[in-house]
Amino acid sequence: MKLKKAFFMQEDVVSLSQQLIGKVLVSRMGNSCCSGIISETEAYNGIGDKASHAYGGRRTRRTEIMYSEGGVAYVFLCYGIHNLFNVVSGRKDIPQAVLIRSIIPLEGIAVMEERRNIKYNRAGFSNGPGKVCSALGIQTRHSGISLTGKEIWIEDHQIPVKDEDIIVTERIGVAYAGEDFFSPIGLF
DNA sequence: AAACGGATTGGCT
DNA sequence: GCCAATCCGTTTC
Repeated sequence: MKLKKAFFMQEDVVSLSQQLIGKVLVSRMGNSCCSGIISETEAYNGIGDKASHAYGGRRTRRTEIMYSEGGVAYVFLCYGIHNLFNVVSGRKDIPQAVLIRSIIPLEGIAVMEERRNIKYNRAGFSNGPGKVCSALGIQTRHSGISLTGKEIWIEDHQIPVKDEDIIVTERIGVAYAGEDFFSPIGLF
């Protein structure tokens, strides 16, 4: 079942990032439908989060989308090369988002292999935020689109994930931000 | 106006 | 393990 807007409007973005573990991220681009189980996420929590592009209340054309009401995509280019996909959550004008850091491929593996230009191997195929976007065909032009629409959405496949199976770690790639926030890693 | 660094990855040593 | 790739926002001249 497809997650509805109310799910994305939850105000506790850390809790939301945990709930997203085990959900299924789907992209339909043209004729290709690809999906994967979300296995790693990272929460970006409002203007007080030093790691967030919206830290201190910054608003630019790029980050403006983070201030939207929950349920849209925030996609930006990192290091000039990699697209990174975030789920915008919470209320309007409160910049919260969850970065999808890793997925376990489910459907459309042949298409994802083509996009990634490598063969599917369990180890390193889609275990990074840039790789996730590459595999699913997500680009910056998708920033701002609805996550309850026809190109990108998230489904609940009732995959059981216990709290004790979720590992909480320090921020990844943003050591300067301190350890207030976290990224849960699912065990699959 | 120009330089610098970042929520990363893949290829080469 | 190190380094290049190379866009966007911030800092500095």
